[in-house]
Amino acid sequence: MTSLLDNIKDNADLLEQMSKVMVTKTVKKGTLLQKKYDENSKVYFVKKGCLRSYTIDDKEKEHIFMFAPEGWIISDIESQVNNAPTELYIDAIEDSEIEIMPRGNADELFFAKEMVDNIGISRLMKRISVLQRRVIMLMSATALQRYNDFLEMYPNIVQRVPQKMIASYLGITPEALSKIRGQLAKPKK
Amino acid sequence: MTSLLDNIKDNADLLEQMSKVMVTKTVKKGTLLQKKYDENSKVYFVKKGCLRSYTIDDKEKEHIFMFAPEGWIISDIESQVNNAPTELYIDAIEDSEIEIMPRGNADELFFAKEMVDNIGISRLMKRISVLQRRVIMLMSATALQRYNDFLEMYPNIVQRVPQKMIASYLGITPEALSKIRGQLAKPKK
DNA sequence: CGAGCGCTTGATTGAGTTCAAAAATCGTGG
DNA sequence: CCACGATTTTTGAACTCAATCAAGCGCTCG
Repeated sequence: MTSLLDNIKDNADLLEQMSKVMVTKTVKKGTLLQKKYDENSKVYFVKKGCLRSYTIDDKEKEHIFMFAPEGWIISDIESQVNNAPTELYIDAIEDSEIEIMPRGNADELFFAKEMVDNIGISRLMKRISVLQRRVIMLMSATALQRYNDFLEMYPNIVQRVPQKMIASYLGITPEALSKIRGQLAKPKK
Repeated sequence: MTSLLDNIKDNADLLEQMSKVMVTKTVKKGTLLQKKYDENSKVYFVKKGCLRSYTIDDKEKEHIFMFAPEGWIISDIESQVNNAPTELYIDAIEDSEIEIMPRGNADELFFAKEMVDNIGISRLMKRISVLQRRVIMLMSATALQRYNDFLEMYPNIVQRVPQKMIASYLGITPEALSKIRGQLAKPKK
């Protein structure tokens, strides 16, 4: 898929409407797209590259909520649902090409029936299923188990992303992840 | 809302179809509705009482994934999405009255357009937003912070549910929760 | 080529677990 | 309605996994 609009190419009306509000943008690695407390929470579709969303806690520590490589949609759904200021930071961790859908339009158009029928429901349900698994993991699994699970689920992301970000996604420190990998490397003796 | 079908009462066709497959049931506290590896994952709407879903890890420890009091829908979405055996146990923690929608029907009917338009999308998005918050909490907050967050989010559930289950939801041991509450009770000195 | 960032490694600390046992509460039958 | 056994909650001590703090190595990119 090269554009989010591919999903609705058989609906000329909606397609035209959407095209009007959708912005395609090329951003360099490190570009901050949205930060906490922003009022205008947006929806981002990644055509190329990789984005991430994350929080920063009171100790200035980052916690990565999700990675979004090609073909993924990323946004702060909590703020969309509650029509509230953003909780999440979103930035590019690679040079990326993205489609941006402004809030408001997201409400009215993105979740328009046709859009939803084509991409909404199944994406939303997949998202829930991923989150379900993640919550269970965070509650019941050790750091090692979570790392192995991540390797299985996202083998392609592992190589693209610095270790400290994977640690951040797993909910552990970079040091802890380094030690785990150290163990895995030499299980001999 | 007294029935899930209230959502589609203006669509006679769908309503009739749904009524045919939907089963209303009264279950006693403690009744197990679905266990891990069950093939026929179902969707439950709670009319009265309270259900919960949970996993049991390799150390026989329960981890509560969610509580579902009156008006809530509970199911193992991961298994629904992937058409896979159940991951979650679901049981009644109070005497309850529920509506059960069999799998398959859930795929075809519950997520039929009309149903979705009325209840699906917004419920799914709310669910995601709750999970988003939960993941962030599990990654960045201490047990105390998570407990306070739970008190705010679900003040009505707290009194209905034994402490050990709240501990299980928070991802800590009953002992730890007891100690936290001990601290909160006497911040005097 | 140097400065800074990312990764590793080690020593110390701490939040929460585990284990155990007592105190409080619940629920069920007489 | 009370009593008694079972379950839940509390409390305490010892332990553990991962966090924190600190120091050193190796890149890379500016």
